[in-house]
Formats: sequence, C-alpha cells, structure tokens
Amino acid sequence: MLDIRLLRESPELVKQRIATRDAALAPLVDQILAIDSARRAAETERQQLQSDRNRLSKEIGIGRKNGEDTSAKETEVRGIGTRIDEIGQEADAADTQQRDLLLALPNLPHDACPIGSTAEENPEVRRWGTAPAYDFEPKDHIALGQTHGMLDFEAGAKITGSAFVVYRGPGARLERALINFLLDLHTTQHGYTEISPPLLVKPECLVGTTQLPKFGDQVYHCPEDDLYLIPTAEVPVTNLHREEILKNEQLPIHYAAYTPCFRREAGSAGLGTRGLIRMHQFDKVELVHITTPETSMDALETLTGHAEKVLQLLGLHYRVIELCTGDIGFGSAKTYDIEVWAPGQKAYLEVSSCSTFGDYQARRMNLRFKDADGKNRFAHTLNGSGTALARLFVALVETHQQADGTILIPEALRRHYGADRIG
RNA sequence: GGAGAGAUGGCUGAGUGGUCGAAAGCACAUCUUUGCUAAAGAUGCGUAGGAGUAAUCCUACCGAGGGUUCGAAUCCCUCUCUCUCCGCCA
Repeated sequence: MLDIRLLRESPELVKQRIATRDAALAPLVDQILAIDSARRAAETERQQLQSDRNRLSKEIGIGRKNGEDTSAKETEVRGIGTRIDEIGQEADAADTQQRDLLLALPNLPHDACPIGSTAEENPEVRRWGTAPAYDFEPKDHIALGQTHGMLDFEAGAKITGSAFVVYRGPGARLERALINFLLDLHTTQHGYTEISPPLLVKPECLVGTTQLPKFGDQVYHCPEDDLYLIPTAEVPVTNLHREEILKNEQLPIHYAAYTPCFRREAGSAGLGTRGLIRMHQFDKVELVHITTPETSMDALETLTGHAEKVLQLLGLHYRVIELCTGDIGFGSAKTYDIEVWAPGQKAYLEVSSCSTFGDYQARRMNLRFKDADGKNRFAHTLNGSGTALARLFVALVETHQQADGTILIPEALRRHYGADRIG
C-alpha cells in the first residue's frame, strides 16, 4: 500500500500519478485524507484521556498506601474510562476504514512506466529471433498432443472439470524436463536459491502480495481452514520474509520456485479457449527478488533478462513489451511482459510478466531491512515468471515440430528430457 | 487426535495487581583510558502511532483477541504457535 504520509504531503502528485491508471481513482485520495484527519483527531483525544487516567491511577495507588480516601478520584477515572472506550471506538473504526481504503488503492506507476490506458498502447521493447517458417502447415499443440499421446483434455475434464488437463507419457516427461531445466538454469547460472513452498497459504499472505482483498474471487479457498491455494509462487515466496527486518547484507535475495498455480479465472474471457492457453491449474517457475530501493529498477532489467534467457536457450522467438500505466497490475510500479511466438496459434503468448512493486508489497507485509545507517526501511520486491510452463509447452512443441510429425527437443533441454525428439 | 510444558526487547533471562517499557547479562554503537592480537570504564541502544517549527512531550505494545479492576506483563476466558510424550499416518 501507499505511505499515508505521501498522501498527506503531496496529495496532488499522488492523484496525478494514480489517475494515469484510471481517472476514477483520484477521488479516493481525498476520501482517505478526510478519514485520516478524523482518525488523528480521535487518536489525539484518546491519548490525552489515557494520559489522564494513568496519572490519576498512580495517584490513587500512592494515596491508598498513605491511607487516604481515594473514592472521588476513582469515580473520576471511571468516567474517563467510559470516555476512552467511546472515543477509542471512533478511532479504531476510522483506522480500519483508512486501512481498508489504502488496501484498495493500487500502487503508483513508476515515472519510467509509459503512460497509456489500454493494452493497445503497450510499447514493444525488443524482439529476439524471428517467427519460424515451415514448408508444411504447422499443427497446433492440441493436434500434436493427440498424435503423441501427450495431452488428455477429456481426462482432465472427467476427473476435475474443464480447463484442467492430464499430461501423459512424453507430455508428462516434457513438462517435468522443463521444470528441471528452468530450475537448474536459474539456480546454477543465475544465482537463485531454490524454494519449494507450501501450496496453501494464509489470507494475510494474499493481502501482502495484493490478491486480497480485491481479487479474492480469483483464488481457490478452503473455508474450513481459511487457507487459499496459491495462484502463483510469488505469494508464498515473497511472504517468506513478511513481518521481518532483514539485515542490510542479506540483500539482494534471489529465490526461484517451481509450483503449480491455481486460478479460478472467474469471468475470464479466454477460459473457453481450447488447449493449454488458459487453465485453472498450471505449472510455473517463479523468480522473486527482494532488494534495496536503490537497486530495484536495475533488478527488474536483470530479472527480465533471466526469463528471456529461457526462451533463447529453447530457440523460441519472442518479444518483450512494456505495460503502460493503464495495463500494469494492481501492485506493480513497472512491468515487462515476455510473449513467445506459437506457430500453431499464429499468436504471441504471454509466458512471463516481470514487475517491480517498489515498496508497495513490502508495506503490506511489513517487510523491512536495516540500512547502512541502522534505519529500518521498507525493502523493494520484484517477481517474474521464469517462465510459465503450459504456454511454454505450447510454444515449444509447435515451434519445433517437424514435417514428419516428430518434435525436436532443443539441444539445451536434451539432457533433462533424455532424448532428442518426441515421436 | 490425547497429555503436559512454554511464548517477555537482537539473544539469554528476571519479574504474580500500582512509580514496569520492563532488572541483569550478552551482542551492538560511540567515547575514555591502559595498551595490544585485547582488557577496563562511561554513555547509548526496541517497534508503532499522535502533538509540536523545533527542543521535546505523550500514547500503545511483555504470542493474539476479549474480560475483571481506579489501575494488568502480572488475575480470568478464548485462540494461535513452539517443544516433549502418546496415538495415527504418506
């Protein structure tokens, strides 16, 4: 969330910046400031009353020791106590209200984030490689999956529901090979520490990484235990250090985690899409950085590069786009999306979204570090997919399919897959 | 799931109703002195919030939330977590 002091000191700046996401958000700022001043007035009064009570109570204690009659003072303090309860309720209510509103206010886009209102205005930053040409009509991954017995959508629907898939045989093996390839790449070449977290988390973790309270309908919930299935490893991994004060020398932290991801995709337009493009459950290797404020923008470039390396090694054509202010995620200050070319789809598929959140998530989860001067400051958090698996699978089999129907396994992946082709 | 023990500041650990935000030790920071692979001494050293131009002052926090009381780290209730033992189990 945003720093209330920033709203107090520079309300116009905050309104301007937040309006680059959505003009309708600006009035929220004034609403929060009104509650903030009411809250502080009530808080000040409460503290004054508490101070009075403390003083009188001490006098009563001393008086009783000296055998004085303290009943008049006791009556007075009783009255103060009632007043404290009343004003305290006001103060607490305003505090809760203020917090709720702050949690509903998205992050300010970074100055470096291009201004725009829709995805059409996202500038393309760079391309790597070119879309491959074929002297035959390339099949899509659904057909390839059928040919090689790799993907069983009917079985997924049967045992769970639509938008769930069963990988089998070479498909399951390829998925596993990709997971190992990604983790090995990031841990041995890019210096990440591998994490294998729980897949169920407490609600406060989702508040920390901004899925709650606003986007609760997108995550699977187990009400009996009040636990949520993670929509991304970002949630458990970033929250590893919630409510902590890290030592300066611990930063930067680099974590890589493979997990399945569970998303309800409520109201999602693309859910009807055939194939692996949008599933309720998919695998992903996630990269998380925790940095100092001074280094987070550089870290975003590094992180994006690490995700790009995956596609380069697998020989997949891709482009990097930069999300504009109207299209970045709720907590993001700046985001790059990496889109891989899928010949069977004749489309670019988003396989990675790399964002810096500035201190926005850190404030929500109270994640701080002690700087060189011994001051506690909020850390900066970043994350990016490195990469999402289902769509990587799609791009891989569609790109490397051969005229004879076999699928060539890229050189870099052969060690993990254990063969040089499927079929 | 059952039984028991526990949860206090960065760590260890006192504190069973009043002047306790909390002794002491360790760690850490600065300074002083003696000197040399260190020692001794002095001072400082939690977090959050509020008032004030500021110096500074005030409030809250002893796992969390309620309650009793003029007053709670301390008494009562509920919950969470940790440890030990038993049961069950991949």
